[in-house]
Amino acid sequence: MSATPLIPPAPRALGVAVPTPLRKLFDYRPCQPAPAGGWQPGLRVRVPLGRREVVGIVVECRDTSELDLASLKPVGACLDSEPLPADWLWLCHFTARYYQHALGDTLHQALPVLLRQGRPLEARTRERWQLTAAGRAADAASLGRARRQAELLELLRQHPRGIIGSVIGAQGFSRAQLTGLASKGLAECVDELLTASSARPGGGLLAEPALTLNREQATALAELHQGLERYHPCLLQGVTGSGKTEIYLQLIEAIVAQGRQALVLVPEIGLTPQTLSRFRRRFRAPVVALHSGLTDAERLDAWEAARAGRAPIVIGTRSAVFTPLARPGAIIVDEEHDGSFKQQDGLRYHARDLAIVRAHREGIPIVLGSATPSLESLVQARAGHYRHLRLTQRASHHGPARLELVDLRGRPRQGGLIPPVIDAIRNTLNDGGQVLVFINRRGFAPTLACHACGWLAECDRCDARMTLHRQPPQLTCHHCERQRALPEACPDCGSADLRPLGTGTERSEETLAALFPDVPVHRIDRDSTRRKDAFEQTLNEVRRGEPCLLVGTQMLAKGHHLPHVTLVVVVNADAGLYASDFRALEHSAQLLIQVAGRAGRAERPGRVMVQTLHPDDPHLRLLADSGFDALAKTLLEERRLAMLPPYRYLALLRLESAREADAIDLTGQAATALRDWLEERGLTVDCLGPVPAPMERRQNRYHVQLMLSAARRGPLHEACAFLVGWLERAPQARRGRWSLDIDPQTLS
DNA sequence: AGCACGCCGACT
DNA sequence: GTCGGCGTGCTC
Repeated sequence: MSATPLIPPAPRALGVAVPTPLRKLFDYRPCQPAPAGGWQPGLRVRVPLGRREVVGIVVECRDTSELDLASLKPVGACLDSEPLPADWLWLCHFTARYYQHALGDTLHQALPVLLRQGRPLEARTRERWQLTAAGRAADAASLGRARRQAELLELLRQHPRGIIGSVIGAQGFSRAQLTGLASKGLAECVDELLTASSARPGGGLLAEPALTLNREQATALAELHQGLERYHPCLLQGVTGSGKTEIYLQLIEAIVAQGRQALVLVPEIGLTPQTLSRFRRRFRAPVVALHSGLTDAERLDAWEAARAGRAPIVIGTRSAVFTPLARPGAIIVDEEHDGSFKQQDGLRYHARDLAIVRAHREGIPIVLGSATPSLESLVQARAGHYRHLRLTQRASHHGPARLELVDLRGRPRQGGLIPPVIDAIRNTLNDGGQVLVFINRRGFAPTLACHACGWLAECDRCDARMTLHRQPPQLTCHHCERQRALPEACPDCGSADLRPLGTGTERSEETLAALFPDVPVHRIDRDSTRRKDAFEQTLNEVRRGEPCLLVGTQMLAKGHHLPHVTLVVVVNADAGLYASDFRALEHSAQLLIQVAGRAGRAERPGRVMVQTLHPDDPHLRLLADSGFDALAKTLLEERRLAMLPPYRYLALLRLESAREADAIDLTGQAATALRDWLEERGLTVDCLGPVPAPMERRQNRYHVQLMLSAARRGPLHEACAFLVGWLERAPQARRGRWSLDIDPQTLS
């Protein structure tokens, strides 16, 4: 037996990443026989762990171990004939290191469920039976007494492209009859790939012609074409309706024409049937979508097709950033500012940031698209690290609708709306237009109040008010989902004078239905769209164009094309103005612009009325008068002065415990240990805390945090590594739950 | 995270 | 007398 030089010599120990939160590898003894290509990082193995058996991934092949080699447990079995892709492994390693997360858990999460469970990685196929040349020439009579075989021959003759095995069975034919024909050389079986197997019939790549680009679009696309073969990060900033998607489509066309693959990341709410159908209409090549509705098997198929290079176009939400590509060609992140790209629990990664890292590693272009880019991306563009491409013209003739600030002070309100706004709604409906009323609070009213004593309905498990709902009538805490019956009288003073306080979507819907009884009112929020397809049905009705009113939360603001809406009303713009979170202004400006973008996309110009108690607020004025870019410039300056991102880097340690004192004590001890260590090492990292989290009590658990900030990533990273090590070793830390959030999106 | 072991309360 | 509560400890 001679070893070929390509196969590495058998290692004596394998460092395996196992699915636990422990930040270390577990060593195992390689099993016999070794996999065909030898032991390599990236092979999945089944290994014993404690009393159970888990699927781990080989990370290191070594001849030594810190443990006694003889005492190592042996690998149960190797599950792969070839290792998982090297680029994928690299991205997972990077993610685990950057976000200070256990490698085993990171690898586990980046893998489709069935691969985690040990399912083999191979394309699923099904049998398709067809006639051979001899079969096509054969005469049924030649089969003599085999009457069923003769009938089967005729059936197959009617289907020149073959029939799926299971369909043949359903027609009442047996396996023996099929193999009978096969053994006579008349029929044959071909294995057909189940997913992303073939392009739609017809010549060429495109199923429908590309749109003509305007000058700006053509310039932007030409810029993109400059860097198809290398890392080439671009921020594509285009107002709503300026045709960003068309640029994506034509970039993808160029990539796919080269035989490479494109990965498109979209926000959670952005992967709608329309988005998908637009991509699918354009290309003959398969478009593989990774959405929440897929079964585990479908998800595995999509992953495999992408890895094998059979899926030229892959489109998905946050987690799709981990989809391996055999021939990566480009990454597109649509609505790059959207908060849903950041995972908010467990492994708290940011898909947009990982996409950048990945594009850099794989040497491919990446496009970050948005009408309202994140300040992070704007700063990168300003610094020249990203190419800044702009689209300022809309396809329709009129420019984007301006925001009209409407003073709420001292005016009577009906369902949250003041008379001039109600008049504008009436006029719009009379003109045959549709009206969108945007309220960022679902339910009937934000809370219930006693007019006699001032009592407010509060959740007994959270530091929060309970929201009043009418359908069904009850109080609900939106933070812990606790529900309570409506009280008959005030629990404090016994008064029966309980009234809803404020306005939510249900209340607005009710008021508008009463004000405009002849016009349909559609409410769109998480409660009204819980039923499957209800959302799409409503939207389809709205797209028919009859005058109607739409009342909804931000579900309405994102991604949906509503061409007949000519008036947008924002019931209250103030939530973001004075919030404690330093990103609140940025986010509410992005949301306002996005909502405004729903107005007047078709032939008619749009109008956007923004109700506010602070019509003179300088930020709001700036946004209304000069637009998002001007506000972003101001916000950036403020962030620089306040030493906040994107000019500083943050990490947030969150701790929670059933007792407030435990949480504060533990955080205090961690902070002290960290400060001592920082001083010893001479590192400049600011450490703020322990501080109670905004809304300290949630589900009867107390949340306390420690905020780290630094001018450079390196020291911050080191400080985080120290904290994690300290917490893992500290016996006190075991009673509270803790998590570390690198580049936190919100401080709550 | 799982999954054991281990030592104290209300039930057939 | 047991079933079961979750504190503590370990997983190559």
